[in-house]
Amino acid sequence: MSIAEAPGLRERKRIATRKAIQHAVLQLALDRGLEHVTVEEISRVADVSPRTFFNYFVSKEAAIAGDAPDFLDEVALDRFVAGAPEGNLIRDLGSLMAEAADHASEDRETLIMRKDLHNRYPHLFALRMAGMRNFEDELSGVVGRRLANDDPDLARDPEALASRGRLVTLVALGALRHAWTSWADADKGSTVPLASVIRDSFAQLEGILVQAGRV
Amino acid sequence: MSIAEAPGLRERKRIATRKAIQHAVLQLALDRGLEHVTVEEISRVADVSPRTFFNYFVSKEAAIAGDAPDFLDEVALDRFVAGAPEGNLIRDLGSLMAEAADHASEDRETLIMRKDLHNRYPHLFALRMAGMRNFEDELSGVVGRRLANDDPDLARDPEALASRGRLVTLVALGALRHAWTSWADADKGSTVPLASVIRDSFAQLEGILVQAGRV
DNA sequence: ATGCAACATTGCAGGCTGTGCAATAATTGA
DNA sequence: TCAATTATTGCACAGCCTGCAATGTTGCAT
Repeated sequence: MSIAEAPGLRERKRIATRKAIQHAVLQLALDRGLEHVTVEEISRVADVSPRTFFNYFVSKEAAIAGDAPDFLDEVALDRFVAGAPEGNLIRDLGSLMAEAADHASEDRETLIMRKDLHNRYPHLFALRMAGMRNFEDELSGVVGRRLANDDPDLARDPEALASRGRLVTLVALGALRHAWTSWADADKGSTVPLASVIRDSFAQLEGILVQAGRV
Repeated sequence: MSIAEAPGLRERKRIATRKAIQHAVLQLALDRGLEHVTVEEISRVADVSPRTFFNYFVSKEAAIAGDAPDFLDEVALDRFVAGAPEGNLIRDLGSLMAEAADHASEDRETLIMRKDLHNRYPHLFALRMAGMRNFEDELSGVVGRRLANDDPDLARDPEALASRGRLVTLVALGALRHAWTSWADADKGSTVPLASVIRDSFAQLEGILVQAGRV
């Protein structure tokens, strides 16, 4: 990951094509409904051949769903593993996710179109979550490292460590989903950034036990 | 929901056909890999026409993924809402899920075949999660009721209540996923029931949240 | 039992999806 | 400028999935 080299013409074109396709499919799906849009039309609008469409995306829905988040740079991860910024696992995870959301460099227009479509076609949302398996696995590892750092006892049992890392990760993704839908359900005019909604969801998660059951 | 009437011939046949299709697709997919199985073959093995296959399932993968869990009867839900069995939100949720898993009346053979396929084709697992939207919404409502019961203050703000209900639900589904994969990853010979793995995951989750809330 | 209404199954036609392959075109780096 | 690499495209084709109309089956009231 680290620093992005200045990409050559080839790479720039690739990115442009990718964006053109995504933009086309979002536009068309919003206009006339996902089920009435064919790959042929999308390709026409995006100015590529239908065959090329499939070189970029395996399906219509994949083009809409959006790419899985790029992972953060090592520095941010190392900070998290070491117990920053607050020393509280859940809140720190929230911060990490919020940062990741900020780094997703997509223009606001695209984001909003996707948001609408996710509202209209819930299965797209599910698809996106499904596409995060990689992210999920990487995150599990990172969380595991953090847990080992927090609790040397746990570090001595690699299996328990992995299992717990995975549990924390899956739970965190639940909170992330909550944030996503909260953000998506907000009024159209709302300008609250996704990152802060994420932080909020994680903060609430932390408080769940306090209010609900004093055991 | 309540008590199941004795189903008539029509209904019994329907169920039989459904099972036949599911069994056929599982068998074939295990044998030669999901991508080398066609609907035509499945139908031949299940002894229905290809058209009938699509009357039962919208796709090959849907037939494999398995149905969303039926919801529990009102009695069990009311008990949960009232604060049973332990008065601890997370653990009680775990019990609820464990019960639901027990009630899923599928023969062990089917369960194991699915387990293997979920291991081999992770996107099937994702598909299953995606198919749980209904369950998700219902559960959110139930959790909301429980929360209102636990915390009258919260009950006075319906929006906050709904949001929190959804958060708890999504997080719980994360724990459920954890349980599922733990169970699926276990040795083939293992006979630990899914229900107890579920309870275990939720207990761990509680530990995590408690720790987070302490700081 | 009979007949009718409701529902299930099937075949068929047809559009759309998604992939392998081989030809062509564009970009890169020496 | 030239050769290697990589991207785009057209074509052919298997398979997915749906609508529709015909044909069986089951349920139910008489």
